[in-house]
Amino acid sequence: MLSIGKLSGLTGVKVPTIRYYEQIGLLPKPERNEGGQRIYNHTSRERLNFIRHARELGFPLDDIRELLALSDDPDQSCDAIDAIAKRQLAEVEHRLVRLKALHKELERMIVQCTCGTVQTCRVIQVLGDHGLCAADHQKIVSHDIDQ
Amino acid sequence: MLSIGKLSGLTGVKVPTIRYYEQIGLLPKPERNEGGQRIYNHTSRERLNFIRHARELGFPLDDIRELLALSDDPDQSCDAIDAIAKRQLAEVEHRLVRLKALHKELERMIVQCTCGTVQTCRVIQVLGDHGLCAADHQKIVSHDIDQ
DNA sequence: GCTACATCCTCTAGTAACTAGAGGTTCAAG
DNA sequence: CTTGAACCTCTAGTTACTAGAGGATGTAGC
Repeated sequence: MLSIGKLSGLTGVKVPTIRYYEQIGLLPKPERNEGGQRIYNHTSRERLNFIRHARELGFPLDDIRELLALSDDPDQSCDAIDAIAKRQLAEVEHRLVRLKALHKELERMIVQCTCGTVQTCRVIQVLGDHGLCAADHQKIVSHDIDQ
Repeated sequence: MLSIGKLSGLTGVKVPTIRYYEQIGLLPKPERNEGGQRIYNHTSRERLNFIRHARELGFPLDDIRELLALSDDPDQSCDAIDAIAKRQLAEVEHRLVRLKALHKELERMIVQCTCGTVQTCRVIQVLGDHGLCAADHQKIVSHDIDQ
């Protein structure tokens, strides 16, 4: 029998986030006490831990929703689960490649700057003229690198 | 003298995005023709190219706004510019570290799955019990890894 | 029993950087 | 002069939360 604050402390998920997960249907609506405050049990705690861990591994909430649904049916094949995990792995690998290219380019740009005036600043020059770049981030789109 | 569509084609920035940049004050309000449609010049094009390239390198719009302001003052020292670029580099490096840890953990989890039923699925087990993880992503918070 | 004060409640709005769509106007080619 | 592409404004949606207002409830000490 846990208050939302206790559950938060035990799982490391913030109180408003727990309420948010409930709101979007990721966590079932819990019991309430006479005063109308939420009370949780061990099952809620496990489910929330699962969600948190999956978030830590970068799974989007929609995938987590699906993973939770699949995990409720223990006799099914886990192919679908595997597919989601592999998709996430591919996504992470994709981001890694882009981020490495970015890193290289940023570093190159910064190293070349001799820190004089804005007029001769290599950073500004490179940002203004893509031709000064190494070619390897030509096709990066913002979606790949945000956050 | 470019229409918004032409400018979009030349810079690779989508039409609604150009309007959005204008709306948030990143691009100055352009001239209009008699019909009320935007017309751009070479300066707009350079500025938009700069923005695009900075976005490709992962700079947030607020930083780009600052970079643009700084680049308008060619005789100033470029220390401030350098600081922004280095901050961005640090950010990218930080994300790289997290993403690598994530990648390792995801891969480990997937490899261990023997693809039987949900009941024995390693993916579900690991997600449900953080103790089954290698320790190296313990303190990742979602902010580090989103997108 | 009473008083603080922490914790809880709901609701709305804000974040980043766009994207999508509705509903209407203007431009350019044939 | 028509037709269809391109343009216009405005609103709302995306992801995964976070912040804050304004008020109710729970709990510890006296």
